[in-house]
Amino acid sequence: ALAEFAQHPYAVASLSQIVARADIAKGSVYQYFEHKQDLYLFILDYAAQEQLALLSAQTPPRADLDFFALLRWQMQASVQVGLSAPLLTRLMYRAVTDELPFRDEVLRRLQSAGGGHLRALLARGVAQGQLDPTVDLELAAFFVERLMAGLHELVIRRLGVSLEQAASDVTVLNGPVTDQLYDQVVHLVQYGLGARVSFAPDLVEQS
Amino acid sequence: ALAEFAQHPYAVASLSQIVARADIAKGSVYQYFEHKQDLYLFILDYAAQEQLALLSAQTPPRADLDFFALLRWQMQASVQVGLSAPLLTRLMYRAVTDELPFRDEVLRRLQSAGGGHLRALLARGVAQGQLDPTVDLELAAFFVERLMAGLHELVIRRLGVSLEQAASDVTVLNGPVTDQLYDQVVHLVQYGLGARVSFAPDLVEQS
Amino acid sequence: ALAEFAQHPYAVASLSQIVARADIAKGSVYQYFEHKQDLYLFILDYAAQEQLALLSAQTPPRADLDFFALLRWQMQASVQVGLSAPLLTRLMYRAVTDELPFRDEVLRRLQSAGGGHLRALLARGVAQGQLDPTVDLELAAFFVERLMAGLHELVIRRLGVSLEQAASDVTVLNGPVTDQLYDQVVHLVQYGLGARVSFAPDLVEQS
Amino acid sequence: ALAEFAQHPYAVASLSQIVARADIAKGSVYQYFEHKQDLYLFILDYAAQEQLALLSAQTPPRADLDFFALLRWQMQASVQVGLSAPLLTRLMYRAVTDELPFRDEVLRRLQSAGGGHLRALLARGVAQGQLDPTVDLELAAFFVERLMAGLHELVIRRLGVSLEQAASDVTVLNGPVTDQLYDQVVHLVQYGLGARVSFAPDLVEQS
DNA sequence: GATGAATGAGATTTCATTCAT
DNA sequence: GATGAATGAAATCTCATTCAT
Repeated sequence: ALAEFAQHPYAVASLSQIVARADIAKGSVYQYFEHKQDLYLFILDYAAQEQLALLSAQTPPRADLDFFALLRWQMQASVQVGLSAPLLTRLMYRAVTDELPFRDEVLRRLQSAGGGHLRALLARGVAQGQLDPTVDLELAAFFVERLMAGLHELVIRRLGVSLEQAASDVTVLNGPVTDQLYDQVVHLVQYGLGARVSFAPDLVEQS
Repeated sequence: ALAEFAQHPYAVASLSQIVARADIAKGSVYQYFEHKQDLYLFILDYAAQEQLALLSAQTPPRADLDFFALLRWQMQASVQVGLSAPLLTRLMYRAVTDELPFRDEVLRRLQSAGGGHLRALLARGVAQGQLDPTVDLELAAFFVERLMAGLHELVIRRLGVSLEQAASDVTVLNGPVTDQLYDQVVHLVQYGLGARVSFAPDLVEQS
Repeated sequence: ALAEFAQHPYAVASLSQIVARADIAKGSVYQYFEHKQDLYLFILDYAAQEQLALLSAQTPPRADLDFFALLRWQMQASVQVGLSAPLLTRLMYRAVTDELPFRDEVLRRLQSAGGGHLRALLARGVAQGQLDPTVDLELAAFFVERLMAGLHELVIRRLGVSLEQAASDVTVLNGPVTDQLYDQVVHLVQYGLGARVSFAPDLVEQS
Repeated sequence: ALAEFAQHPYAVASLSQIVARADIAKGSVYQYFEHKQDLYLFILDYAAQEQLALLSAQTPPRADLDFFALLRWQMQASVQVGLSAPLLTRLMYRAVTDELPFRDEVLRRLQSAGGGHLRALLARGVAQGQLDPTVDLELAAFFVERLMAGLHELVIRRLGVSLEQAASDVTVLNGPVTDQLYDQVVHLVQYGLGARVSFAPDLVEQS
């Protein structure tokens, strides 16, 4: 069911396919779930929980990392999780983007988890003086979240491997290529694209 | 067909719905298109072309804008187009994110358009000394593109209007709220999130 | 569809059976009807109309019959119709007795036809002095209606034929056996079961 | 099971519903009954027996009632039982009217009970000179049985109460309204609908 | 003896596609 | 060229019945 719901939009995901893959009788599903929707919500809860467990399993190397080091670590962790459990990730992604006939119920179940975490991290970064205090936190959170969501695509593109290869052998994710990528992204987030003042000091004054 | 394919994933979009809305016979569709996929690809081409036309119609105020001013203008233009032609935008978005049985064909048709434009813009920015020359261009393009892709969502959230309201009256998009938002985004892209301690240490104290 | 809906309660009647008997594709039904219910209501309308046509086709021998002669003729006609078109009759019977998920809709469609006819007949009988004026008309109508509804069962029991035999050859319905039966029923309706006063005159006074 | 089989035609009645209402395991049913039909027949026997017990429990006020007084008392008793044990009544009614895949078996079990009782009553009435001796007994039984079968419907319609109200408080069934109704029915059975011109010609003039 | 998970046939309904008119 | 009825595969869901525990 996880695979089916991860690979297809809810309306297209097929119970017939699910039972065929699982090699069980169709009726068996209805011993445990009232409808397709019921099964979907169960799988969604399971996926959310599992994803959280995977993320929790990855503990940061040290507790006293500053914001950008933590962000870098988190990027690497989320890429790792996203690629090692691609079905989970795909399902969670679908849950918030696909059009569901019971979208409200889904959002209610998901909002408890996730979301606020990133905002808190950013707030702490500001408090500790590592982040520009004039920056809009909502905007920053939106921005960083978007960035991380698409990161694994960039990773496999850079590594030149397929999504399946990465999933089957997660070790390919650790190496100089990804290290450099994470460094670059963190740098971008920290300093932006703008040329340093030493190159064109007067431009900064103008803005 | 545009509406149907924009509102639903390909597999969910219904030819029956399309002919019902268009008030034509089902058979008529098959006079011009071999199958559903054929119709979809036609609509996709049309949408891409239309979107490009809309974007091209918006000419920058002045030709000599620097990178960040141009970026800012482009943000505003793409939000405007994205919200004034939501079906086009939605369709294009689906085309790259939804899983299609003929994804390769879709990507082949889309990559010719779009994509390269942003890279060129960035390259010019580097050449003119406004961008950090050490930055990885592919990464930067990914970065900026991600940011702009979701921008219209942020805009309507900030304005507190519905997508339909924004679509029906595009003038609500121009005002101090969006101006400030665009400024903030440009600032983010230019300077990043990092505190500029070495340049303006007292800023941190003020917060 | 008529046969299926006549032979089984609505919930048991099977569209699959209907298309199998009719040797058409399942989808074809849905070109003309939205749901099973839609098809059912169509068939019901058809049956009501057809039944009315059959009854109308049978014209009373003379126009100036008195109430009981008219009743007798009507009995014979309704038995004839009931047995020559058993599917129609069975369907109409089910429509008012079976438990339907859309009973209100059914009743609304049926109440226009039938019903008041019998009451009018009785009222005229009273006016013409053939009926006991002290009798409760609602009760009498209820009574006569019930009686006639079950009459065809009595007829085939008396004739010793099966329902199918009677349906295939309606001529068996006309003969001395049925003639006598109708006479007896009319007599019963007219004079009741009570012994005539000449046999036990004081009993009548007591009542 | 009684409730389910009373409320739905055999084919619609659901074992799943029965075990759900009874809060027992589905398998348990099959420890005692071979199949659905087996359970149904058991319930039918139980209902017939129970109904008989209820009717027997109601003893006539005096032993020496004449036919019509006895009929009147029996009407009242059967309406009382029919409304106080509606499930039983409904089930018995279904058993003879619904089309069952094992109708023969059902009829065999039911004809032993009931049926003959009414015939005996009528025969005694003839012997005691209260009934017209020329009347056909089978026809008369059919006639009276038809009348009584639907009587409770007429009662609740006249009283203007719902079936549930009547079932929960049987005392509403005793009063002037029902008394009058029963009188009228007995009158109908005794004298028929015909005007008694020869016996009381002025009655007709009065109307 | 009680349980309830497993079963698969069969129910209604939707869909893209065909093709005679 | 336009039409829309016909098609049958495939969808979700219900059901009586079996049987290992």
